[in-house]
Amino acid sequence: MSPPPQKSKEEVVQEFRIQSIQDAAMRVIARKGMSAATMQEIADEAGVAKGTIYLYFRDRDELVEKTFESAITQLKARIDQAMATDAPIQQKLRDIFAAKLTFFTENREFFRLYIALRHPEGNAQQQRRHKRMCEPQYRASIDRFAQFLESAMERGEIRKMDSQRLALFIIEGTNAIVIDRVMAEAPPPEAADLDFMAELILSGIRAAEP
Amino acid sequence: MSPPPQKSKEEVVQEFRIQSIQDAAMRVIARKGMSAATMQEIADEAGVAKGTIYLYFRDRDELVEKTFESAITQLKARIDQAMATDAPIQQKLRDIFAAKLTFFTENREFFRLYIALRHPEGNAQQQRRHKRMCEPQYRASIDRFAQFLESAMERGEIRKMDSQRLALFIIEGTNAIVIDRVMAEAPPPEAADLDFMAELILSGIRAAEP
Amino acid sequence: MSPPPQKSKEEVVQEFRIQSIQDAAMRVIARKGMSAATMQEIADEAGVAKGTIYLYFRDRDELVEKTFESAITQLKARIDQAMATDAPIQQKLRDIFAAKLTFFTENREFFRLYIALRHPEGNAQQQRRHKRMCEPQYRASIDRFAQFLESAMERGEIRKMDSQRLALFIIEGTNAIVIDRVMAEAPPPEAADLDFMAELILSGIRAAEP
Amino acid sequence: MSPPPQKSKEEVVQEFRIQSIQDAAMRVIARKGMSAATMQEIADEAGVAKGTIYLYFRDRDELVEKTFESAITQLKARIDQAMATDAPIQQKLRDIFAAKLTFFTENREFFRLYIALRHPEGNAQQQRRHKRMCEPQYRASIDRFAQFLESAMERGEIRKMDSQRLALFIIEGTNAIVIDRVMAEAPPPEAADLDFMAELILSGIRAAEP
DNA sequence: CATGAATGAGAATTCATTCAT
DNA sequence: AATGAATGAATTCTCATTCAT
Repeated sequence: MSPPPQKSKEEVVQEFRIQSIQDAAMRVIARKGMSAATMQEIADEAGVAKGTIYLYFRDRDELVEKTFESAITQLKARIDQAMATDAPIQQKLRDIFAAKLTFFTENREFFRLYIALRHPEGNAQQQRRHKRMCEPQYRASIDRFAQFLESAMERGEIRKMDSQRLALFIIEGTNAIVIDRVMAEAPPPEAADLDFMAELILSGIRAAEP
Repeated sequence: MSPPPQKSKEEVVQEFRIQSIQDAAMRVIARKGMSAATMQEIADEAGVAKGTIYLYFRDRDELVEKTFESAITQLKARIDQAMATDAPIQQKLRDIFAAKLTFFTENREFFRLYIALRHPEGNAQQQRRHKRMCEPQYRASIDRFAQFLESAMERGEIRKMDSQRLALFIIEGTNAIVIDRVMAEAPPPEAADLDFMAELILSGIRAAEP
Repeated sequence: MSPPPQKSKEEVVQEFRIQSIQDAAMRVIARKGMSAATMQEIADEAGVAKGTIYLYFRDRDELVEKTFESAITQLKARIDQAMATDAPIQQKLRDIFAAKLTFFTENREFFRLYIALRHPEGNAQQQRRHKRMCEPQYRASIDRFAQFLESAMERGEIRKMDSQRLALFIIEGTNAIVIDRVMAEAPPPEAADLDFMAELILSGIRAAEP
Repeated sequence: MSPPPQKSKEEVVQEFRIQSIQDAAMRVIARKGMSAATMQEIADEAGVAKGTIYLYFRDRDELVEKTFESAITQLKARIDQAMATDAPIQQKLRDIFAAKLTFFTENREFFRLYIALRHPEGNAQQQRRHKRMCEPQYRASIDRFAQFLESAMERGEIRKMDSQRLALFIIEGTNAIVIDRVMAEAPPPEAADLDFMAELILSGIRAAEP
């Protein structure tokens, strides 16, 4: 037997630190927005000293970046799971939307990170960096969903269309409703919105032929 | 004869100044993002001194706010025009999407303002202010589009659905495609995207019954 | 007969302007203090445009300086008058104190200028300039009062003492009471304070020998 | 044994920092005046960075306020000590004046703070704040001295008079001489001025009856 | 390793002064 | 002569980053 890939105690502690700092960053950014989130507040939220953050992240930019990536990876995992089942298309769409909705509800604050992901701020250097690091993630999530749609097309479940365009449209359209739910005081029942979205996407809005 | 509503020369100059400062602010915010846009850079972009901005706007917040309002008013006017025609629903949708697309293409930078509009940053006070000033604008644009959809439902052009939800979904879905076009190096022909969106919305994605 | 020293109309207008700007400056400085008094507020108070002030005064410093001088000249005139009578010393002291009190009551705001006069602010250059222009005025007023005291000493009305020191002490001591009156909501009757001061100065506070 | 009231090392360092910043502030305000004293210059004088000041004082206003309070507390302590002895009235007055003189000579710059204390500047809000924080201090020092005078009256050492008025007069009159000494290039011997003031207050200026 | 005091570059804002009208 | 819009130097305050303990 080969020795199990054993994490040393130090590594475990290190990963724990990294994770709790990222979690703190996520909460603070969500609360205050990208640029109003200060290192001090993140440190306080994480219960560490400001300097400690710099032991694990080169600078503020890297912290934000890594925090993004980490959060997105979580979301991605859930959606992949929903896409991987054998259910019919309508069910799958519902499941995908539900995964998103659940994720955003559990991480209420995260949709702001998600938004920030698409619309970076700051000087040219920061934007280049952001582009290099984060846009591929977004692009990849579009691509994955586009592939999912394409295989549905191939299976004849949905008609043939430009899958990239379609993915973009659906993702952002559903985002809007998810965000609206998250911010609303009394959103409609979850099931209602899920059905609404799935049905809308599948059937469009045209009045039924008589 | 009633006296013509004559603007004094001073008023004209004043309005011109305000407009050029707002235009500059729009370009800079678009380039750098909400919070990285400095008064100095806006002033430089507008070709005036920093202090001059303060002659026309109380402070940075007011400048950003007024800039938002002004840009949104322009966009609103175009969309209203597209909604007011007598064309059949498919044509109208195309026209509305086209108005948006044209606006964002002409004001490439603006979509970031538009995004920022929905996702304000800053401290609690700024967020409250933003909420008070800008969210109603967004909400109103959703409402207008929802009403437009409702009258189409009443005319039997489209089937009955939750018009608010529908408006939200369509607006953000189309935004995504518009934004994608604006950022893409070589977007598909405009007509293709317009047709795609209108047809998608109307018919959904379900494969035609055999 | 030589032609009377006729002021041209222009000169009259000019003097009027200068005076009303100085009056305005006095009111504003009194209200806001030396350094919080802005040219804009002084201009508004005077009912002229900001630029107009610069037609009559080289810069802010000169305006403040001239305003001081002008006000002090008025005060000086009143005190000189009180010192010039033939009354016995107690009466004269009372009259001098009364002149000060009246002046400060009529120009409530002025005591702050008067204070500022003794305790200039600003950078080295401003302080040098202030020293050159304003301190002599204060010094001269002390000197005049010291001379008044000396002649009283020579007439045997008061005993011989260091007249400079004495003048300083009396002037500032009485100022304190005047200022207190000016700021108090319900000061004691004027006569009471005048008698108090004159008697205190003349007789001291020692208990009478039995 | 009760545990000794032990200051932690951090507290000691902190108090030292606060004190040296206040000392620097005192010197700079004295040199340049209330409003011309900039944070940068105070920082330079204290040998710290601008930002450091903000670690110990919320903002400029608080720094100035606390600096006042601290200096006044020192002065108060010395005067209280002089008032608490059993010496006859003439000696006590001399001691009180001497305490003031020593304090102002050691802290040459402070008399300007002291003056500023009575004559605040700035906008309405600053003036209100100043009134709330600093005027009571001045008022209290007058009151303490007035009480001292009243007990002397009750012991029959000095005749009965309005003690508040008297306190005011003496304090400001002596201030004038102290200030004059501090500014003079070659002031008379300290003892001469102390005798002069004590004797003047006690006996007044009236010529002795033959 | 962790800390948090200290730093100073950089941003918003004010206001004396100029100058074209 | 009078105006007041425009200017930009000067000032306050913030916060990412460093480094001695």
